[in-house]
Amino acid sequence: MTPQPAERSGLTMADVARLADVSVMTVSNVVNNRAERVSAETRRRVQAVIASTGYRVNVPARQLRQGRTGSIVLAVPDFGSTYFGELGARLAERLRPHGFRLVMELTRGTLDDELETLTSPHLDGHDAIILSMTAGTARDLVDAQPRKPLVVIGERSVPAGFDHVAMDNVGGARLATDALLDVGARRIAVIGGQLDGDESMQVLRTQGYRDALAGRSVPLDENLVVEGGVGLADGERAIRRLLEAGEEFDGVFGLTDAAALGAMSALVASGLRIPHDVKVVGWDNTELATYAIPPLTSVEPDNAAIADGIVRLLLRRLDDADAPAETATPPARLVRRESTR
Amino acid sequence: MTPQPAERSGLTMADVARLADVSVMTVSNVVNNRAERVSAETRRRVQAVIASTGYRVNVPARQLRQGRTGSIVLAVPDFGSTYFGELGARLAERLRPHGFRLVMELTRGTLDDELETLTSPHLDGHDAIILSMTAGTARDLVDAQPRKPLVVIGERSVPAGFDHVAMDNVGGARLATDALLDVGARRIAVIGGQLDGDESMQVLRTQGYRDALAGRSVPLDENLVVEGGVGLADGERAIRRLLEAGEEFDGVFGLTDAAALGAMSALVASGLRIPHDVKVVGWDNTELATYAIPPLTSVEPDNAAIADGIVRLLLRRLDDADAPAETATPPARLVRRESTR
DNA sequence: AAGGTTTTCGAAAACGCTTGACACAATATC
DNA sequence: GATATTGTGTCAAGCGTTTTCGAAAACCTT
Repeated sequence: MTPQPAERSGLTMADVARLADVSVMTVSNVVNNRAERVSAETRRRVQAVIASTGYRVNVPARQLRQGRTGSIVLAVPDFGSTYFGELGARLAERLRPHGFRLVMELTRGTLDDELETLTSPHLDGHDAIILSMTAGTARDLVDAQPRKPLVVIGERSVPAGFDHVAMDNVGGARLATDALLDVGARRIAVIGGQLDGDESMQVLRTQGYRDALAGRSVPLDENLVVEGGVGLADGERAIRRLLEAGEEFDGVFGLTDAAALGAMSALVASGLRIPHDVKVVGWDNTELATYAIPPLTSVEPDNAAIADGIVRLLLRRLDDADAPAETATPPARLVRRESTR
Repeated sequence: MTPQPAERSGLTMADVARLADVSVMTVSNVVNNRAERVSAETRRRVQAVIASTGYRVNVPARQLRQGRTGSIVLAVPDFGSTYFGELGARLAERLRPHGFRLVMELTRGTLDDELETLTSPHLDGHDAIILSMTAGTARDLVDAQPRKPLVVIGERSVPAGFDHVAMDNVGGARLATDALLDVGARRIAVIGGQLDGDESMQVLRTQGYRDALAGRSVPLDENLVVEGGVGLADGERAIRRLLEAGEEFDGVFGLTDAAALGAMSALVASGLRIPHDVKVVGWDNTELATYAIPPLTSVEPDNAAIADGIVRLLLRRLDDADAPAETATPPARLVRRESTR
């Protein structure tokens, strides 16, 4: 059974119009549900032709004419991490009722790629951009002259004039560190930490960590701040290095859940018990934290509120391109689990 | 400091042409690097105008004219899972050298959404589609009359005439089950299993499980086949239910790593030791399996080969729309780790 | 039955770009 | 010195929609 004739594309509104014996405009009106512009009877006829031919409107043509697509792009540095995946799912769900589709695009986390993403003509194919900025700086953003509504997410400081949803990096890190201090940890390793540099996620969270230590007059040991990535492998490697170097520690603050889980893996492999010998805290409160062994205490950046904030700023900006820029920073919470008992 | 005048879009090739005192065509030729059509001197002048005005070509217009976009869409049922994220990253990396961008779109795993994705006019905005089919059936695919090159990935059987990259579901499940049998397990629970129904991932992997049992003359206990989802929460719930029901088992085969990790979480919470009391195997060999506690033995579906296969079929189809359809099924391997020691 | 209103439909002009064919120099060929 | 060959550049047409503006037909009013 051969399917349908399956005209390899090439079917245009004019074709449908001819077959239904109406004008092109009427087809357009049917396709776009302009109920008041076409009688029920005519609509039925046109729809029958559409169904039987399998006609589909040519999006680029429509877009060229009306300048909108109904799609919003989320540009992230990394597809593999659950964090962005979960964020994408949340955003898709929230944007759908407003008639927008969410698509994800990869920037690969390098400065060049992030900027290229931003200046890429390709983005004009979407109605708005949500950019997770991890490598770029404020200047880059200004230089890129975004053409479309843009909401920046992430940790870095963002120039005035751009909508921005930020995490409560300093506050969350203070919560995380305090949780470790509360259960008696005094020598706390930070996986992915960074003591100075510009306002990156790493620097800000490390700042919160220092604030918390200072609040209890616990001295800072820079050897416990392990610079580097914040993935699973990075967490595992960081702990191995610390142990090999003979560093003593009784707490671990992973700058992400992934880093914390990697750290836990290395700790257990070395015969250390969690939380008995070492307490651990992560960040992101991904689903994995709940089911880790033992369950991982984690900073909940309030991802739901972040998604809400992004959508709110986006819709506002789409509605009014000249609205004053706004920054939202939902406060972080801490979810305590076994790893800090 | 006000950034740039930041002409909110609205800048066209004609504007650039006027400013550079050349024709629109010359601007087009410069933008598209048609070196032989424009002298170095003229190109410089045009480029200067482009740089100073921040002109960017209008993608929809270009697309309308030439019918291509340079982007390929990966439609998946779920953004949150690491599996698709990792796949997306792999594909993006492989497609880039060929001049294609990869974007991910969400189908939400329901039949309607998958079909809607497939029939959505929106997809005509891409040069090709990679569809992960989890809910749809062969018929649906035929009915959808895809307009663009399409490669289907996933487990279900796919009608002849469609390019398809499948996982070695039966073979991999046999490997997984054999690994458990090898280390002495005899009563093996299957998380997410399904004894009958159409050729879904669940049914196929369960089939491999049965084959392996039969190969060693181990009787099948249907109570150990826990139907349901294959996420973290599902794995945890499945084990809790089995324990509450008083079922005895000494092995667990999670149909995904997530299910296996969730199962491990519940096992440990109930005081059972892995692998001492219960051995566990997962599927996907995600990075998480490596860093699980204990490290999780997992079926490696050869994700690299799968990504290679997808790209190969895609490029072939783009090159020749009439090439005969092909199915690729890279053989699965097993990666043994602590959870089955 | 004349005027007014609503309903239903269509013609023409964009939207911004690229394909193809074609001008016009300047150089090369015989 | 006439013809062919480049190298540069431009013109005109059209990709498939939708916007704008009107026209025709049908339905009311009084």
